[in-house]
Amino acid sequence: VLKIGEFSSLSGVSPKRLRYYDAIGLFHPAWTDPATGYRFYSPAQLPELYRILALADLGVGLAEVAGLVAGGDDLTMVLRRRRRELEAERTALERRLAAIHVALDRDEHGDPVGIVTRRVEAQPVASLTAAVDPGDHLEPLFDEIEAHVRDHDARAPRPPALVVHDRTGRRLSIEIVVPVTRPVPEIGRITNRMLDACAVASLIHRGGYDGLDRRRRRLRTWLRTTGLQPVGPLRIVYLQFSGDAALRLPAPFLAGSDASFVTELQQPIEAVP
Amino acid sequence: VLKIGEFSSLSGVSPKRLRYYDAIGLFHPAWTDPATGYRFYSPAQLPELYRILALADLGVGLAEVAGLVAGGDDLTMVLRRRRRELEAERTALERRLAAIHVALDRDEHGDPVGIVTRRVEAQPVASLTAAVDPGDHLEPLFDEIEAHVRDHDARAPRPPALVVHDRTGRRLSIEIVVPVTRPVPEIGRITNRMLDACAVASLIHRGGYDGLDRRRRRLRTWLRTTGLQPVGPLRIVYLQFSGDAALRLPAPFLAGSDASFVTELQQPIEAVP
DNA sequence: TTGCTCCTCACGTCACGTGAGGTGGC
DNA sequence: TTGCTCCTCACGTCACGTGAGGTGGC
Repeated sequence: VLKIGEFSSLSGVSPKRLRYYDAIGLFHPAWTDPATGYRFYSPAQLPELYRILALADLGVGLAEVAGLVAGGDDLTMVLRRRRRELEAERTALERRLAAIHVALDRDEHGDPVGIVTRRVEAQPVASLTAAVDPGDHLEPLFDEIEAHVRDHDARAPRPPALVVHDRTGRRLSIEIVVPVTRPVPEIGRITNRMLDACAVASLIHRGGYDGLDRRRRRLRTWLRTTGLQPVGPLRIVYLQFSGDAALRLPAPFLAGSDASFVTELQQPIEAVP
Repeated sequence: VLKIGEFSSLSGVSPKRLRYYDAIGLFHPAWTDPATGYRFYSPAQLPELYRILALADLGVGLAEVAGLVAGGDDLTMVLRRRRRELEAERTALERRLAAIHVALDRDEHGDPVGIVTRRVEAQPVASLTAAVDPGDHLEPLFDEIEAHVRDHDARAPRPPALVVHDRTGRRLSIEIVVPVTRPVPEIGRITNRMLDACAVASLIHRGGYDGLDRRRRRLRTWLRTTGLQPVGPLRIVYLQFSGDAALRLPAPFLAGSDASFVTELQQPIEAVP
């Protein structure tokens, strides 16, 4: 007995929304004039409408709301699920706020934003493990394993990486990993293994390697602020680097000078995305 | 020098997403083969891509990200705005969680969900103010003002309401408001006024008036839990009620028996939506 | 008759994901 | 040659809001 406009201002729901709810079968007028198509509503329908609105306000999807008002679904279960979803959203939201906090802080120091979480895939690699002193040159180790992989024609066109294992006393246990298309013979310190898939927080560094330590500290700060837990050794991925031409390294990853080096720090974390 | 699939697994960004970023002009391949349409990327592009991803992860819109990477916009300002938006989202999210908490609690008591926040419009009314004792019958007061409005042919087809003003000692200061199309002569306790537009928390009650007190308490609990502040006197709106036919009340709001009465409790609150 | 309200399409939103149907490169 | 990858449309998502163009009722 009320036209759509009257019922709209009575209920605070726009006519468009009322028509939409009618169209999807969620909430129909008390009567529709078949001649004109005019919709007529009664104030007695308000309890039903408000129940729908209350659920929609909680962010329950309209399809689910329909299931509830039809009486088939269990309200308690739907609300519990919705609560879990909202709690997950809250966690993500807090993380974003923390990340913005760090970014604003860094931004004022002139540093650009650039830390990202993502998944990395598993990949087969040849691996060379060694204990080194801080400051040691790692180039001979890279050359050793790259030459071995080259000699067995197994180089996969992916970037090499350094995995920083534990620190034993003053010495560092490190591992150089080189992507391969198939296993290579295991001789000396060289073995084959699978580099696991995992979620990582990733920061990209451009330029020479002297800046890397600062970036590592930055990544640690970021993890602490966003509350993400590290779960494995840091991986340093060489995306643009230089090496002896005789090693026949995959061309896409070679750069001319220090200034154009690109290095990615990947800190494995508990799964996020 | 990397095909889209290789660059995709290197960066963790899906090929679809890379093509999309290319299409909207946000991030282009280093080179596109005009003959085949194949896209080719370089690892040297990763810093740029990660900057984009980091901003997108914060929920910054891609149009805005484009403005930032182009260098035109100010990162600090964008991040500050984004923080404000996220803080608003957090407030809304906490409110929803609180509302779910109440709903689950009530649900287990067998009560359905149904509290909603919305805006109500301003409307001209005739108003009758009186001080009453709790338990007094208000019907004579309704009849008095409805008869006056009827006599001056000014009744608007909207529901009447009771505004519950302060409690002075044991007595209640109440106001009966009747929607009008134009002012009526002011005699005795009857005046004309505008009922203000405001945001309200609204609960709908179905059935006789004995259940109303419980609903009022429920509404108060809900407000406390969700952290919304009341800012004015409660309005009790009579959506389905009964009255003497001689009053010529607007038909859509009349109901037969107590069981089909519908009453809305509107508690004005600080603006939300 | 003039406004005002109502009606039904059709399109846009946001950042992609999901096929469909077809081609290029080893 | 066979797979595998790449390509370009076209459509779906979610809950409506925003017009466009036209009609009904006082």
